Amino acid sequence: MRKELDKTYSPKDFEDRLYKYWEESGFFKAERDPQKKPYTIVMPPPNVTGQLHMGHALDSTLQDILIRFKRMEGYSALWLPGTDHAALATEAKIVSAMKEDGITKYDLGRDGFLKRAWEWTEKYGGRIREQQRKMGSSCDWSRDRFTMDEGCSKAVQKVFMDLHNKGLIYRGERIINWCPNCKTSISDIETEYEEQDGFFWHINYPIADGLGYVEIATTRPETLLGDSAVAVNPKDTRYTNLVGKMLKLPLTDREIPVVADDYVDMEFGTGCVKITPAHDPNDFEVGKRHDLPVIHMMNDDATIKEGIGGKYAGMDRYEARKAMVADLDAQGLLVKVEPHKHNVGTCQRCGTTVEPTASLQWFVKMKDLAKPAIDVVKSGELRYIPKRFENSYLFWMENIRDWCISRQIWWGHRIPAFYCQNKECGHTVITLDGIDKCPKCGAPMVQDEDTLDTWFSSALWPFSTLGWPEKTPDYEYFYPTQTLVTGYDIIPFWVARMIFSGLEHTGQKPFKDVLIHGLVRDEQGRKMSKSLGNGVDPLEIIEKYGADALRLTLVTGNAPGNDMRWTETKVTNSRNFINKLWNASRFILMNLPDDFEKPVLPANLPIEDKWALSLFNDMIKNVTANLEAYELGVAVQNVYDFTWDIFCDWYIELTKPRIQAGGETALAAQNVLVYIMRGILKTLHPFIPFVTEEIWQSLPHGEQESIMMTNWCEYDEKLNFVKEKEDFSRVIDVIRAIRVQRNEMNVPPSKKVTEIVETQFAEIFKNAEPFFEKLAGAGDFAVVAKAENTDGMVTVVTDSARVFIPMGELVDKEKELARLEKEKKAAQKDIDFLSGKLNNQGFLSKAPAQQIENERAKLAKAEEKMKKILESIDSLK
RNA sequence: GGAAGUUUAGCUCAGCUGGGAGAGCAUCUGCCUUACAAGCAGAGGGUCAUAGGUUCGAGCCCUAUAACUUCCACCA
Repeated sequence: MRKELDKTYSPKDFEDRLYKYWEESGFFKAERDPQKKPYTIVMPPPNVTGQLHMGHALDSTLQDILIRFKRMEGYSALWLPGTDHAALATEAKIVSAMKEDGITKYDLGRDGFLKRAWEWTEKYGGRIREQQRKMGSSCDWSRDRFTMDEGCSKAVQKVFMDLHNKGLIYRGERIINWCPNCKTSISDIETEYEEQDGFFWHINYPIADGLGYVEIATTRPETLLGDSAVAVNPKDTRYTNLVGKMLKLPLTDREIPVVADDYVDMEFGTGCVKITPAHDPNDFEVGKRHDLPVIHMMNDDATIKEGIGGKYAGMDRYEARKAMVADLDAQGLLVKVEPHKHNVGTCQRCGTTVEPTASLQWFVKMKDLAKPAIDVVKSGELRYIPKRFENSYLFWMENIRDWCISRQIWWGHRIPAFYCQNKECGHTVITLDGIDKCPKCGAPMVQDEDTLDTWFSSALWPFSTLGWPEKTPDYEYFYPTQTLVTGYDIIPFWVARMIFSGLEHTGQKPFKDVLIHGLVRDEQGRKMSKSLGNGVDPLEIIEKYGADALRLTLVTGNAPGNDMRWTETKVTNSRNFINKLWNASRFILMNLPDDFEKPVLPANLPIEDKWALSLFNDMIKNVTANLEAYELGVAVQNVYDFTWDIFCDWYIELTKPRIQAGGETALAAQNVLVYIMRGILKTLHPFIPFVTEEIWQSLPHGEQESIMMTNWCEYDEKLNFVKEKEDFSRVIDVIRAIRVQRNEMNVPPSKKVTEIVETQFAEIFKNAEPFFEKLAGAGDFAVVAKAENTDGMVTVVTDSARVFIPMGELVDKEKELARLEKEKKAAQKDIDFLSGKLNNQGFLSKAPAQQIENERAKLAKAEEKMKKILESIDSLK
């Protein structure tokens, strides 16, 4: 006995149950099957303590569609899930939670803090995995990874070692972006610039050995305390005589030289620039060229340093700025203050204005690493979908700067560098095994306090998760991966770094295709964000409409790389479609004989079956091609249109009279219904896995128990019935035309009328009588070669037929004539257009033959229709 | 300053290598027709941002312009 479908579609009743069934059956687990080709996607790891948001939902949906599709196509499909330790984000969360208890991380110390961090990770780490399950994600949980698990950590250490041995990692003093709130360096791309209203303070620096001043302009007057020179352009004749002289640095007792450097733009400001090597990247370079001292004038928290700052010591940078400007003004050294808009770097994580600071950090030398990563994209071996993202990727890679990888936080992979504590010796050892004593001088060694940038470990994700650096069977079989799916916002952070890392460490590109998607925005097109509070929770949507509706919404009408707006009506629309599918299935099931085992197409199928099967077959072809081309939105539209417009609105309706009639024609219809429904379910399964599985288990399909383990439908040339497709579309055209006419004349659907079809396709229309009765409201129905006595009848014209409908007093001869004249005009327009084209020598000589053939066929139809219209007009006159 | 994207029906968006403009929602008309009112049958609605160009033919290719969006760089 078959399981019955509930009367109403209620996803809550089965989604969780089916996920459990799949998972427990081991269907997500990818086997290393030498008979199969591997297809691998590594999931972009969400933050381990994060929660599922719409971005994840979109990301997961796209990946799951590809994985389920490929699995059904016969690949050994591995979708490898995992989470990221998200160093800075997680540490910040933990620190702020601790703050509520009144403790700082320094109270706990490094070990105590890490213990707490691991507890935190264990407590919240499972959450996002459960949420992924709610989405229906068919990832292989047995291979679940974490960027800080043993294997990934090993890979990180190994990579650090290797890069260091190759001379690609170095430690040096550079200007980095310092976040005074997070108290760590951050990389260039973690710095976001925002335009702020500020001021230009013009300040006079007195010349030491004489009268007069040098006027400089600055947006950060407090950095004056760190000045080691004033620079002018060597070509600037205004200042030639000043170069080499000393200036009195205001508010201090220091003197600084005037130096000449090309960096100074003569046109800008006064042409004199204060040089603060410790707090500005350009000044740092100038300082190096002129061997200027690097004077740090700020502490970690952006307060002014003791010893340097004099009376300003201990003040916050902005407080000090205020005080110093006031003092300069009092001393008559402040020339003027101009309002000035400028871009200020802020910390991506906390929004604090970053302080550029010279600091001793670890860097990855990028130039040599970038080269092969550029080539692999330029040569087309690795492609972005859509292609336009290659531009920004290449631009970024070609202008890449060294990557600052050390972070002054504790949660992360600690840098395996050990420093000799004997200042005279100062030996550095990079080792994975730890070391106590300096091999050179025997003094104690201490490990670097810093950890690595989170992205340093995520850069290895496609191979570290598969066992690298060991040559594990998984690594051998599943690497390199095929497709990476992610948002355009992390191309520089992550995708780029995976590409050069893969090439450098494994000698292979980590994936073949990068499918880029956009952002899910709110109804007004704004980014969904916590601060705006405009985020939509995917879990709430699942609760309300089901995961299938959510998934369908996220993939429908969405082109690769484009942002989409979220509206709830889109979800109801998706839900409505699923409901349609549900009800179509119910219809089929309730009309099947109890002993129906599986669909078998009979040898002699009626025309409408061949018509439907042909269109179904076309649909399969299109969907498959679109999925292969990553046009997931177009693909799902293909199934949607076929399912609703062709299958439900036409084919199911066409089978109703046959099913009622019973016998052989009913049996054929039942087989075709199940056959096509089986294909629709399979085709839709990657998009809406739950409902397709639920229906599948009720349908007598004759295949595997679970739809996710069945074979994908293939285009079948035997089902391409060209003639029947064409012929039956004539019937449909005529039925449509009758409906239009009835609607215009306000004839209620329940009213049956006589329909006399005059046609040159008698054979086709004779067999269609039941359809006219059911779908076009025909009471009496006749097919004739030549209609007679048509007075008082309304005429409906298509290129295949004239249909006469006696409407008695409802028929107004004048109106009828006017209507037909209008149709004549429309038909004439068609004919003019088409014949114009076909009389165009250029078109005839240059257009493809198939195109010309199509236009000829269209013209023939248009002319046939015109002939019929004219006949009707004549008989009315 | 550099680059990219967008501009198509009232709204949100599709439109594959150029061959007579599509969907959903909204609007209007008529329907509880034995799978579905979360539905059915219809209708109206577009100089495809603007101006040129290439082509037998342009929403699609090229050039310029405008508006909006985003990314990158950042001059003290």
